[in-house]
Amino acid sequence: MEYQGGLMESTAVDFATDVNLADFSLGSHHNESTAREMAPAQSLDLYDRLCDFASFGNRTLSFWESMPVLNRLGDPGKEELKTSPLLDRPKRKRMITYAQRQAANIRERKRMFNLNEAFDQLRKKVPTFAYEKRLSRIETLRLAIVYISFMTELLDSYQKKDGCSGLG
DNA sequence: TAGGCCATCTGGTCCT
DNA sequence: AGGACCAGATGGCCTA
Repeated sequence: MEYQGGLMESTAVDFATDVNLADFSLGSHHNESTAREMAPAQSLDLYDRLCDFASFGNRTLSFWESMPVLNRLGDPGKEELKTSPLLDRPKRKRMITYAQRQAANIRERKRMFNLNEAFDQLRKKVPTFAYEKRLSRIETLRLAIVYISFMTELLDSYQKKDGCSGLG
């Protein structure tokens, strides 16, 4: 569990701090030039990175190999798992009936349905782009990360500029 | 046709 | 014991 948590945390940090995504153009309800005018200078770098959404998928193999988080999942990591005390424990063999397996399948389908509903809600919250096809799940997550970073930085810069201490 | 994305099934693990 | 969660495997669909 501790290992898993660390992995997720560092992966999120990598996504949030080193995002360079694929080409896209802003959609109809997000006018690019207007958004640029609205964005303070400090935000333009992040804005450009948002507008650069896509070369993320074009990372070279050496880039991925350079990521320490992923390297931990390589062969040495597997060896660690193989020899971990956790896996040395005798495996519990759970006998399961056909009906139970079917019920589990239905629950899993429902779980994935809920997950996809959440993805759909997230798709509606992030800016839409002139894609012919809808965002995939991974694209949605990556774009949401960049979008949140952009909006956070935008808010910070406005607060600094106006000298206000907060909204509340 | 290869590669990406997704749905589904499945077995293992964790948690209540 | 059983549900939730997760990851691997597999097959279908779509696009370049």
